[in-house]
Amino acid sequence: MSLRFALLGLLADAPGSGYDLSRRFEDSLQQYAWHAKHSQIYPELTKLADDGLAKVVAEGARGRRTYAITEQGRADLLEWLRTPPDHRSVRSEPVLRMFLLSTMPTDEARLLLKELATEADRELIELTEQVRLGDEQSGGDVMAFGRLAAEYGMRQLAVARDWAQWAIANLPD
Amino acid sequence: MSLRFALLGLLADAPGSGYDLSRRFEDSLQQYAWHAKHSQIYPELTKLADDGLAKVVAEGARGRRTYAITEQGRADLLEWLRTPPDHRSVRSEPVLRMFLLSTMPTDEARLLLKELATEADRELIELTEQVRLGDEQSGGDVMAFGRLAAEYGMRQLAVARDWAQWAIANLPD
DNA sequence: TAGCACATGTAATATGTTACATGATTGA
DNA sequence: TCAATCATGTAACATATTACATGTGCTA
Repeated sequence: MSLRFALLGLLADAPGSGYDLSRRFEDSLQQYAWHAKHSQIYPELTKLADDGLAKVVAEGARGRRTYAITEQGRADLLEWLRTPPDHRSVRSEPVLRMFLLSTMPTDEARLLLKELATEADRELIELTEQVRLGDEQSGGDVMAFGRLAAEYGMRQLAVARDWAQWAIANLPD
Repeated sequence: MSLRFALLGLLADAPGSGYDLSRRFEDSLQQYAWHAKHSQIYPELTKLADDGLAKVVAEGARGRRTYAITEQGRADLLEWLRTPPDHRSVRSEPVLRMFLLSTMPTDEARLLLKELATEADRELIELTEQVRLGDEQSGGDVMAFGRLAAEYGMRQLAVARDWAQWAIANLPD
């Protein structure tokens, strides 16, 4: 069901076509929260419309159909957010790789950790700049879509970098 | 393929039956990295054995079969860890929910953020104690299975808590 | 006028979940 | 002897990926 609510969430922020949502998925949710290909997004939008949670509000060139969230869609999304999940559904290949680092020879683990630290730092710098630009536009509103998540992303990247450096420093010789 | 390598990783640490691995999955990988039910684990173990990456090393009461990783299994696992992933495969419902917080009324978001902060703090205390106990037993070896990941988990929990508190403090009135 | 980004879909396959199904051993 | 935990599996269904398939509009 998460894909459904991810899409409703994006539509709650602004209407968009399958193509738009596919792009917005990549730009916002992809890195830390959820991902989906267009081949999953298009059928799900059709279902959303069938269920009355979204509707086509415009048709444009090249068969483009812009969807908007309906009142019912907003209600369902809110309801879902209000209901505490009974389990923690997480699948993260990067974190799985971190876990399995201890099955590697120490030297190789150290190498991977170094790459990880460098990469996290690079991404942190990039995201920080993006956030700065966004804050300028929104006047620093933390309830702007994606702003809370971006803050979380920055803090996560800092953790990834610092953790990797800690690990390198504490590896046996 | 991640499930396969998650299982190989657990087996690289110690042999175990499907039942064992199911438990070890819950105890270690579940929270931050990966999860799988027994209905997925048993068939995958059979495939692992068919492919020569694991083998049955003991049979016990109640049809219990203990699997161990083979040389080929270790080689495949190492090979996988060495190959940098070309995409970031992450699916996290908790983070998705954080993302969608900005589609809620501020008051409700504030409430959820408070619960989140409290829960993260509670879990952090619990995990910290577990890590302390583990360190006592292992003599503080960071390459002990799960130790790097536990450190990452602690830091992540601290981030979740601090981020939620930051969000609460910066929410518009 | 060629190449790129836009734009949508389906089919085959792989992965993951829920429900069904069965039975043994252990400890209170 | 009863309940919990141990122990393994399959079937039906849901979700997600990869490959196939088609065509438009813009701009250099």
